[in-house]
Amino acid sequence: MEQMSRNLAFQLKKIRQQRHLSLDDVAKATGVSKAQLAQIEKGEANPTVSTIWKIAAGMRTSFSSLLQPPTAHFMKYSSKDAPHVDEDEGRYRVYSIIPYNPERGWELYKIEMEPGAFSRSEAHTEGVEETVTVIQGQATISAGDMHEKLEEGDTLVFSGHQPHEYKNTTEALTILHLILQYK
Amino acid sequence: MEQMSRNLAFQLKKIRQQRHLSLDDVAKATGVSKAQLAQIEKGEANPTVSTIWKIAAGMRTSFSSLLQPPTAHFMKYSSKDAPHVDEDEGRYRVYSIIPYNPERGWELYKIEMEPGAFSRSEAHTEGVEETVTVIQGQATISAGDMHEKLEEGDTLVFSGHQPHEYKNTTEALTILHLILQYK
DNA sequence: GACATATGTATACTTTAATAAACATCAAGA
DNA sequence: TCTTGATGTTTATTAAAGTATACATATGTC
Repeated sequence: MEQMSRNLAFQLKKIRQQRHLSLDDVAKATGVSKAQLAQIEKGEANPTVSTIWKIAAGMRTSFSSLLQPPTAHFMKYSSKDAPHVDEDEGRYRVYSIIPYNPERGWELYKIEMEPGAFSRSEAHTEGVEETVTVIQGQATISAGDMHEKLEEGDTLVFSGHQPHEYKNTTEALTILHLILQYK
Repeated sequence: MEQMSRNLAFQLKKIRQQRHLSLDDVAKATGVSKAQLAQIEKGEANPTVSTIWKIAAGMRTSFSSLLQPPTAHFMKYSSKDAPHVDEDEGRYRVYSIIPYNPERGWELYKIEMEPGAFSRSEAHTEGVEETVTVIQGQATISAGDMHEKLEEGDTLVFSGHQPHEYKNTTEALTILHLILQYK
């Protein structure tokens, strides 16, 4: 969540500096206390919608532009501390590489399947799209009444609003990358 | 501000009902308490960004889509209780018809000018556009070194980042509509 | 009809967002 | 050098967001 506070911090500071305003000026224009504004600009606050609203109104800017992320990113996710879940008695392992983020709209998993490992998923909510890439080994994937056997380097895209299965029919470890895209 | 709470209320309820989830389900998926969710759906809450973030993440939707307004509006602003400010010893009166709203990005004023009334504005911040329409009477408007005499029904558009003047050079009351557009 | 389960509502409590006022810092200007 | 004023920071207090629990109301099911 602190992502959003950072955005707000960045955007507010930017506006304030562009217009050569002091914290007192902004406080007077928005009705938000100076102390709170300082906290917000430092990204150390968790403001309510009404506070953000007051800032947007006072600064004559839009609500959403205040929450816009700054242009550049440079963010590392280490697979070391990626949380994971096991299925099929530990032979099917799912690692969360990039967790879901409301700004991004998708999440990335790494899946390890021991020989013969198997996993079945019920239909997700409407509008979910799965993109599977075989990093290593081979996998057989079914969705609804469609089936496909994928080899290393293959990618399959299908909508997740139907029951689907992942299976490793080979004798070696298979590794997949799975992107779940929402809405 | 309650505009925003209404949006959130509407969108959350919509998502929850579309997916056939109970408040308990959403509470478990998002980590936000059931009581708070109920309040939010009724539009009686003023949540923090972290709460909205948790809802967005748990529901696998975007932050902004949760704050999107529903399609239809039907809202009356009465000119009776419009606040107003006087200039030029009360001969130049500004009525706020539609106050600024961060979702909309502009505001609407009605201006009444007695004969000979006059008003000068300093340059606003970059990116402000003024649209003046003469409802009744005549007005002379200057912006920077440009001048224009407007009659009933005329409209003038100019950027407000330069000093500008409004003047009623006639012997009758002049009424203007002024739209201030930001950014 | 009585029991069980699920769902939304109301209440008491804890945590924290937001305010107001005092404080520190610094740059003119006399 | 000593004010004075402007700006951002810290601190104490208040107001309210958020939680957890208990309560009310349905909707089956035996």
